[in-house]
Amino acid sequence: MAVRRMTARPANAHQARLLRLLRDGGPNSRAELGDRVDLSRSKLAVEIDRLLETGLVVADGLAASRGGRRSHNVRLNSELRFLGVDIGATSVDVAVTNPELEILGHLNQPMDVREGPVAVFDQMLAMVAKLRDSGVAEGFDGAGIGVPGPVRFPEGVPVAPPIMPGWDGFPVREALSQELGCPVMVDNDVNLMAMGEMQAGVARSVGDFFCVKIGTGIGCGVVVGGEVHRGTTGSAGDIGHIQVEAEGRPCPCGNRGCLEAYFGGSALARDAEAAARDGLSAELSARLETAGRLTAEDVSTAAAAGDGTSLDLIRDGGARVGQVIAGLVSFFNPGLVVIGGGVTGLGHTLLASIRTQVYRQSLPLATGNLPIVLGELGPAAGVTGAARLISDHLFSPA
Amino acid sequence: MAVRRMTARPANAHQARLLRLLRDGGPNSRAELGDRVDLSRSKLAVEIDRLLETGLVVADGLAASRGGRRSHNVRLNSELRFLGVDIGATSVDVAVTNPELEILGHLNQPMDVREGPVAVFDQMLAMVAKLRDSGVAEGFDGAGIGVPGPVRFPEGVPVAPPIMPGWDGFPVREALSQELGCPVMVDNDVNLMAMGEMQAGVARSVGDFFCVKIGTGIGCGVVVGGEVHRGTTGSAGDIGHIQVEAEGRPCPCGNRGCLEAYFGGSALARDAEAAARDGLSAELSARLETAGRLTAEDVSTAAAAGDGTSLDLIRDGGARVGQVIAGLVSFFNPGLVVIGGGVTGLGHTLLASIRTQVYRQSLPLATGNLPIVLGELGPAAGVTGAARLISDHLFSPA
DNA sequence: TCGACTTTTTCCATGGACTGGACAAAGAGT
DNA sequence: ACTCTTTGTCCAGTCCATGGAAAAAGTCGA
Repeated sequence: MAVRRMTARPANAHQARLLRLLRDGGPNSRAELGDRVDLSRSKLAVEIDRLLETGLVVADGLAASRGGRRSHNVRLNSELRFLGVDIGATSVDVAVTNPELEILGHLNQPMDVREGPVAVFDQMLAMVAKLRDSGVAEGFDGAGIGVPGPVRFPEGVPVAPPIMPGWDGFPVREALSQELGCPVMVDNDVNLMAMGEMQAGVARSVGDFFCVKIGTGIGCGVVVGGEVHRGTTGSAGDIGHIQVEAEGRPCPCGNRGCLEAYFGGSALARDAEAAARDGLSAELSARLETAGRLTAEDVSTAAAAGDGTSLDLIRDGGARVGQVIAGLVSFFNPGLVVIGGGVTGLGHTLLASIRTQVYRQSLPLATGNLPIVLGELGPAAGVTGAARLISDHLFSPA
Repeated sequence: MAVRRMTARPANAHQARLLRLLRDGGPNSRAELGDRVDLSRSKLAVEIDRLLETGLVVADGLAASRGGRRSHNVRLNSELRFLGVDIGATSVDVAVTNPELEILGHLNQPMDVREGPVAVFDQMLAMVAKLRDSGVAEGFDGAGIGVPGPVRFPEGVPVAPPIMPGWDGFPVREALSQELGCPVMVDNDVNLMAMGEMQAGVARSVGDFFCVKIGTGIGCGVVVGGEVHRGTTGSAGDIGHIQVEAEGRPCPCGNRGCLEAYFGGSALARDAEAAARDGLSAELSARLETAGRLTAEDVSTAAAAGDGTSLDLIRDGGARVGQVIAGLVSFFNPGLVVIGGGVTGLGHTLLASIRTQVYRQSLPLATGNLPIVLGELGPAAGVTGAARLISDHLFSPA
């Protein structure tokens, strides 16, 4: 049986504000809401009644008394469903959330973006169908999707993506919206990770921060005043090709000495294989022997087992990343730096190395109170951010 | 005779909007204003009448007919005066502007910030008195002031300024406000330069850009969505101590390889003196002989005269700055980069060197349409920005 | 069980914000 | 003199929003 999807949108800024409060704060009484939005109780009641009429919000019984009349709680209609898709360089994540953006179902599959949008869409839609069949959703009120490259945000179209050439100009937003029959928003995967950590992770209630994602490549989500900064052409945060060594290693991008030539999933795997072949690490050599090739994960487990070469690789990489972050911290003076992405499995060795470098190189005033932490959402960050992206869009005045 | 200063402030957002429009667009008819603010003509008339009552706005005769009834122009009260002060490391600028932020009088004097706030204030107030005596103003409706270091913006107090130790915690805002009897806002000098170029220079109508100021040191004003980004502790834009060389030259800050160890007024003068002593340039040696020491200006004039060593110094420095800017461009993806400050006398040699480096190192998507230009306001940028700072403050809802 | 007190919600009169339309004023063009 | 255009003013009506009064629904102690 088909559920009627919500098509209503908040009619004004007050309603939008209320919807977001309900999303982020869970069920709430009218009185509590009144304290948070600057509105008289009368006006508040009117707006809530209107939201109830639209079906976006439903009554949620009576709260426990706090010494007086019990309050009538309201909450977002729990039938609302958002879809979050996170397309990485080598895998896809698909998740379904409730209106509070909590994940109800989550699938992850390996994939290669370079196979192009059509193949990837097929795979992704199959994953969506599987989630649907599992019963967590019958349809979607909105979907957010992240792709590993710059996006022309208003149109929802990838633009000149270096690692996914076939996607240039592919109308992701349009295509997915057609397929799902609901509103869709598209963004860079790194920006979505930042939004995810802001929604439900370490960056809650931080206005200015950035979020460095170290996966196959290296990117950075920039948040200013609670809003993602996308830049003039949508390429803000593209820090993977900042130069860290004057006449350094050649990089696929054509330059020399780029950060990504020294660290990130690709560089780490390549360096580990070289070390294994040079016989620097018995541990790595053995793994290379059996698997035929090495990945960042191999380095991670070897390091955890105490392999010195692997630890050195991580420390060196961390120092390179730290060097870049140190510069950005001086420039941007954030209140928090989040490190996330696939290689967070490298954990505290990496983090320590980054911290050392940043605290040594940046100005005391900028680092004095600057936490540098790992993201706490892991693979859920991207899809959570995707859900937040579309819900922010839908929960804004029509 | 004392003029009664304006104490009125806009009562609501509409009035604030109108005041800013009048400031930036000059005299205007009601009809034109109506097209730019989204208000009915009735409501507009009411708000303008109220502004007329406050005295902030005055009638300005009739405009020429455009085929119908002539419009009644209004403009800001031309008796309004703003004071802009720009305290640099080695000089002070003081200027008076009309309500449209055009400079009516401007003084510049050499000075050493390290003499401390009391001495500098004395000198500055004497300059203000001189301007007053010259008849451009009898009093001020507001003042903006820039200092060469980080500022705790809400309080208007310098915080941990490296090059002006005696100023730490000195209540600049409070003190100047007391002295002048008008509202005062304080900011970093680099931020003010950015605001100046945004108000009346190359950055008009650009939302996201940054403004690199190369004076004694090197700093950077960061503008996001038309607003200056000051960072969590007010130190955003402090790029002078970003590392450009791994185990590079020692820097007074304690680290090695900082940008300021390679370029900026101080470094350039030092390098020029070394070159002169080593006999690399007859031109510079001669100047050193006569003056006893060299400044960035000497290098500038020598370069203009074709001195190869000086040109090399500028080119090398530009490459260093360009290297840092390239990284920041990748990170921030601005729509414009402005180069300003004392050493802009180095002109197009410097600019060309910076451009080469940035266009080579940053991603094509970020640089594809990125102008890198010299500021067009020169020494007026800082004081114009200071005037804009206070007028933005005064022209916002009470 | 009965007041006294709290807290929440609803109701209502009032005032202000804002709009759109009618109308007047002032000019251009014919 | 007439029409057309542009601008400014007036006004009635609508919607927004507030603050206070009153009602509803509860706790708690006597």
